[in-house]
This record gives sequence, structure tokens and C-alpha cells, in this order.
Amino acid sequence: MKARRPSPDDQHLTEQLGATGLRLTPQRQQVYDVLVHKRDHPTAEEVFIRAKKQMPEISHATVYNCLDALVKSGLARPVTVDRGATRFCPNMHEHGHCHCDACGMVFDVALPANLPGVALPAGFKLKRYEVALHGTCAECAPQK
Amino acid sequence: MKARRPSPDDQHLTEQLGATGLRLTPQRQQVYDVLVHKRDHPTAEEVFIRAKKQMPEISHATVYNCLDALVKSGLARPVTVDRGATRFCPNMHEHGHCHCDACGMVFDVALPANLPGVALPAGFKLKRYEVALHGTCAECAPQK
DNA sequence: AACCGATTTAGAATTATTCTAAATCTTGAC
DNA sequence: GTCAAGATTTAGAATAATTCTAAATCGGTT
Repeated sequence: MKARRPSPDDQHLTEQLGATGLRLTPQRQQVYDVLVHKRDHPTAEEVFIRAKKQMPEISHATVYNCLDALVKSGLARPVTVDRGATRFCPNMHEHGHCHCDACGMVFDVALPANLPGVALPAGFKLKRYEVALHGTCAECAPQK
Repeated sequence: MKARRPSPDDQHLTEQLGATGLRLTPQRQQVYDVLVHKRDHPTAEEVFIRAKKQMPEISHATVYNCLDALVKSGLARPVTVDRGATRFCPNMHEHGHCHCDACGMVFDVALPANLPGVALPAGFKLKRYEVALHGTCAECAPQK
């Protein structure tokens, strides 16, 4: 990967950000590129490290700002599987996260369609939900 | 509420802690009492403040230690609805958490029985899962 | 060419949590 | 009962993740 080449997504980015009153900046594009390039649910710190490879002068705070802008514009989701750093995911389809407590790996998992059928408190207006599954992945399974 | 009076739960506490190789101490009992007394999903800090009313000399670190002991022994669950302090819940039945993004209130909600039916990655061994629902509660609903 | 608001930047500040080392308590062996 | 061993508590320091702040910069007008 070298210099940034405009992709078909740019249009999408501009639109989504614009709808939230935000601009598409090189930093926001870079941060978004990092997310889609390797979809391993990186933390803000990891995004920062990866983004710096292409854009060495980008700052820590900017990465947080950009991630926040992407989340607000519906281009990424924050994922909190464990206490510790929030992770980010550009997969905006409805899905849950499966987390290996041993190695920390996070996988996307499809969800049954009927989740929203839970009995909510009266008058509660559901906006989004998050499903976190915890356990041990095949690699880390306590091999007998 | 004044001095701690032995309750029927004490037996249960001793057993559960014992099974994990831990003892029932006055501090652990106090912290557990705080959790069951007001089940509003307090943070460690809130538990600390409430516990101090009965036990003024209890320390911050002890509250964290006790909460950790309770979680390890299956007497409480950590709940992470948002970034920010972890909350604690003594309801060990399977349930999800409904969180009002406006006022921060957390409600327990019953879950459909079929959640575990999701397609997990091959070899993944599920231990527990957490469902967090976000939205606005009746009180905070944008009243038209 | 100067201006305005949005954005980025570096670093300080804050928040939540964990760590550390010493003091204290408990329990079983004698 | 007394003592040593190990568990637990304590205060405060240390760490990790994130947010805040104020100044510099940028992009698109007037």
C-alpha cells in the first residue's frame, strides 16, 4: 500500500460525512482506509499506528476525532468487548462480536433476526444494540 | 440500614466464594449487600461510596478487589454498556441490559431463549454473552 | 488577499483501573 | 493458646485510554 488512490468509496464517505455536517478530509479518509483495509477490529491506538505509516504527521487526537466523526456519520461502529480500549469496525451490517478471552481476537458473527423482540421497558426507544459473545477460539481452546 | 445482620444469603456467599478458593470477609459481604440492596447497576465508584456509609474505613482498592472476587465466584456480573466505568449487577439470571443514552439509566431485560443459536466460528467455545441495548428511556424520550 | 469556521495538532488533564508494598487478619499445626 | 503461612486489606503510586485545550492550519468564501 502506498499513496492514497481515490476509490469508489470516496463518494460514499463524502455523502455520509456531509449528511452529518462534516467534511471528508485526508485524515478521515486515511482512518477509514485503515479500518476497511484490515478488518480485525483495531483499537484507536492500533489505528493510529497503522495510519502513521501512510501519514506520519497524523496525531493521536486526530485519530480519535476521525473515528468519532466516522461513528457519528454511520461509517463505523465502536465495539466494546472487554474493558480496555474500544475497538472499531467498518461493518455496518447488523452483527454481533465474538471475542476470544485468551488471545483477544474478535470475529463478526451473524445474529438471529428476532433479537429486537425482547421485552423493552415501556416507552423505551431502541436505537441500536450490541451483542458480545465471550469464550475461547479454536486456536486457544484448552487442548487436552 | 445499620449494622450488618447475618442474612440467609450469607451461606450462599460462603459457598460460592469457597468454591473459588476465597473466603467470605466483612468487606466482600458489605460490597455484595450494596449490590443487592439497590439494583441500579452501580459503578465501582458508586459501590465504594455506598459501602463507605456502613464501613467508613473500606478502601477503593478493596472495592475493586471484592467486586472482582464476586464476579469470579459467580455472584455478580460486570456490565459494560458504554465506554466509561464498568457497572455491576447481582442478577445472575440470563438477561440483557437496556441503557438510556440520555440519562444513563440501566434496566435488566429478559432475552429470547435462542440467542446462543448464532453461527459461531468453528471450534469456538462460548462461555458467556452480553447483550446491550441502547436508546432513550420513556423519561428522556424527545417529547414532541 | 484577508477572513471565517472547521479541522488538526501537541501536550496537558481526566477518568477508570491496576499495581505495589506494607500492615492486618485467619486458620491450621503444634 | 501461640505461631507461622497465606490471604486480605489498605493507601497511594502507576498505568491506560480517552478527552480537553489552546494554538496553528486549512479550505472555501468575500
